Amino acid sequence: MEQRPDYFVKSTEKTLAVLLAFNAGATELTVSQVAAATDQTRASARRFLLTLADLGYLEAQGSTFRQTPRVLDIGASYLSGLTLPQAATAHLQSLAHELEETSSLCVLEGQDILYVERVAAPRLHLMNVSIGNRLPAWATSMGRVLIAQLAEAEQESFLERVQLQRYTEHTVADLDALRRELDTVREQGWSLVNQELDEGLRGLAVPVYRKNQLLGALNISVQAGRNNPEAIKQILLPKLREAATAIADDFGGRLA
Amino acid sequence: MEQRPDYFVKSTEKTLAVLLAFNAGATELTVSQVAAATDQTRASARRFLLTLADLGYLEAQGSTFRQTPRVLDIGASYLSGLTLPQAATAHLQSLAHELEETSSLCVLEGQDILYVERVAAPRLHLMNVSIGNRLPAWATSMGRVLIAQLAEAEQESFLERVQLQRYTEHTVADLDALRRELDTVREQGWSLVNQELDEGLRGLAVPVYRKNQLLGALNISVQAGRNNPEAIKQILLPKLREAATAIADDFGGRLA
DNA sequence: GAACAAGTGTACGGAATGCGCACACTTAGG
DNA sequence: CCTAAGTGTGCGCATTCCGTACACTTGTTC
Repeated sequence: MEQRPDYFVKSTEKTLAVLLAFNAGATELTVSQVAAATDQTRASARRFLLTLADLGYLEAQGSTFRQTPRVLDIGASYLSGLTLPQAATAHLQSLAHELEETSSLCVLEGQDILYVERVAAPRLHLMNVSIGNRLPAWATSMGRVLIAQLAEAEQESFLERVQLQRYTEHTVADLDALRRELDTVREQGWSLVNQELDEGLRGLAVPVYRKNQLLGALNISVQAGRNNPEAIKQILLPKLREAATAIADDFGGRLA
Repeated sequence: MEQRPDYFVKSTEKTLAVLLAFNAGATELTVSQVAAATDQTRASARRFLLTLADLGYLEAQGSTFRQTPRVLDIGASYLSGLTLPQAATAHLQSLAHELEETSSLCVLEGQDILYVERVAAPRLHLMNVSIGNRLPAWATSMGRVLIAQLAEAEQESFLERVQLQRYTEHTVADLDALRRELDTVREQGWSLVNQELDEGLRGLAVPVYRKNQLLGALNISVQAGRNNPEAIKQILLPKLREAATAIADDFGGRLA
């Protein structure tokens, strides 16, 4: 039996569980669905749902609940504080505009990469991710950059828990091959992932460093049809590195 | 004494209050600061902070706490569900790229407009707002469009509570003048706000309608130096209206 | 249309959870 | 050295939240 510290407020955990229940697919949920998803009794789930509705984070629509825009308030300060995404926005914009490709900034959160800022190129994009979304780190260029920079013990612990999966025929879904790839990434300081998560999409990523601290990873995502890997390295990599340095400098400056 | 319904879970309210405390300026807060901001005892605030840290939404840094990227999870489903921002993204991109100006989508939340999607033009922008941010509705083009479309009783209730304030010398900080302006906005179906919130910035907004339902407001923000009001109306307004219709259609289609 | 299943809202007694006082300790400043 | 303002921790008690139980609505099956 897992033991919680004695300061632990269980209602907090349940509150968050209820809010997160809306992340799994459906945007509208009934009391029973939430109860099942969060492993509570119906009566309990109902209390939290009604409370959150009273507070304005959910709205009741007949017998279903949905999130209101107010839920964005909760994360707003992370995005608009003097933090990383703020420092990165302008540089992502330049990249996206100059290269006409989508550019993103991610951090590592558990086994996933988490998008904290993203500027999309004005063409239809295959992957429709937005800020706050997650993707499995091991299968993405940004993820590999971030994992490769972890301390050995942490990287090992990551790899022990990783759930490999074959998304496309290009996916490197073998643990040993992934280890070798990570070694390469660490040595060369960048990662190119070729259609491993989504057919037709290549991603190039570099780490964003400030002094010795790893802040996140910067990425450009291009359609496979239009660019061959060699051209990507030649043209995009220098731009990406330049932007990464600029972001780190901006971020550092804001701390002062 | 305000009376809560008997289903009300107080810990939920406190949990959210603690998370929102980080929205007010500082990104790092101590136990005492949070206690003061949320009107709790220190012991209580500490319980919630430690619990949220255990759950991974905050991280302790010495004796201060800060938000982790994980807080973005809470609102992620609102942004990436089959909802309005999703439908709008592609259209905002086209607008921003074609016109080389920043384009945004907002909804009304209480007295504020809340940014739910935004595509920035690749030039430095005066206002650095990001998704989830709020601005006072009455002083913005999007806000005025949204207020103008409210039912009479709601609009009246809004205006009763509004706190006017002079931001620049152009600000219309007079209630009667604002009322007249809202009437004009409702009749003409768009709003042009000229440097009322920020010197040097003009905003043009139109409502996004789906059948008879008001979904939000769409905006283009331009630098005052580069565009005169007449040119904005002639060139930008048609594009904006077109995009608004397209977004509404897209949004409707997704509901089916 | 009776019988049933699966959803909904509501009530209430009692356990246990979270409350906040109180104390001990650290740091900084006069 | 003493105060002031912060920090962490323990603990008894009141409150809060739990979950069972029941009544009701809805839609399906036979």
